[in-house]
Amino acid sequence: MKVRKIPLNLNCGLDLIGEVLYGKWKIRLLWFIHEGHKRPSELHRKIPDASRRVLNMQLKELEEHGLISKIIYPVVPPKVEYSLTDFGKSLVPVISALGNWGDENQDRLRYVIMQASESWPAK
Amino acid sequence: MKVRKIPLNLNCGLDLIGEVLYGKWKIRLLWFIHEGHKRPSELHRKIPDASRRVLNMQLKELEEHGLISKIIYPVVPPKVEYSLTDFGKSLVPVISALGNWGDENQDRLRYVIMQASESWPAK
DNA sequence: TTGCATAGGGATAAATTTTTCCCTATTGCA
DNA sequence: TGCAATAGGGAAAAATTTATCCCTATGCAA
Repeated sequence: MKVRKIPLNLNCGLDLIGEVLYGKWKIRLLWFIHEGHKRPSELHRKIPDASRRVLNMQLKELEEHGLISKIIYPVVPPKVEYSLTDFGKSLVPVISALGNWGDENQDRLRYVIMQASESWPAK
Repeated sequence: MKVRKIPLNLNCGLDLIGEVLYGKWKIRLLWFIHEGHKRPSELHRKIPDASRRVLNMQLKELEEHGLISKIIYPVVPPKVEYSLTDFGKSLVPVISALGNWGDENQDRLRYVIMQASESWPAK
């Protein structure tokens, strides 16, 4: 059972958005859903480095937080589609801002990230 | 020694920005430094829920990633001041966008976060 | 002399997140 | 029959992050 021993910080807007976006794959899930990749298997193919399990868990949290909605089609084999709620859509410009900054500074970011990880002694 | 067993994902802008901003207190550190709280002790007072230790570690990473710079004054008691580099300053509008969305949706966010945590069974 | 403020790091413990492995079920295809 | 695709969850291990505790050092004030 998931019980939090360290209380959440919910003081300001940054804390609050952190709470719903903090998760290794959440922002990318939102982005790919925004781009029209709706089915879990599609999302998994777009994000092959994540385990199926954690994608399911993060999708569930995004749904509980009202950012995405889920439609289950009663067919076999199962078919599920996610889409952004209006609330989730209101986040799209914010995610764009993040992604654009990352794209614009991509060379520099790659460099500093590599540089920093060299100081992690090997083995 | 910090050795990563799961490789980083550095495919797109979102991955890259995630790598430098992912850390429980990093965004808030950047924000408070941007607001002029420069000394480690001030930052710790602004973020009392974080341990001193982890603030130091995250400040160090922000510095290694070139987002902040550090000046050590050779005085006793020690004095250290952080400030945003130009690279870090270029992130300010992005962090604003995050914080503003959080502020604008603060009531709703508080509600959904509480709602979701109720489904974590007690005990 | 004791205590506080300053800054920071090592070692270890705890908490949290993510991965891995294995299971359910059904239809269609070779 | 055996395997793939579909969606998803339990249990446990592994990885990672964060917290806790204790230590260094100096000058100032009560």
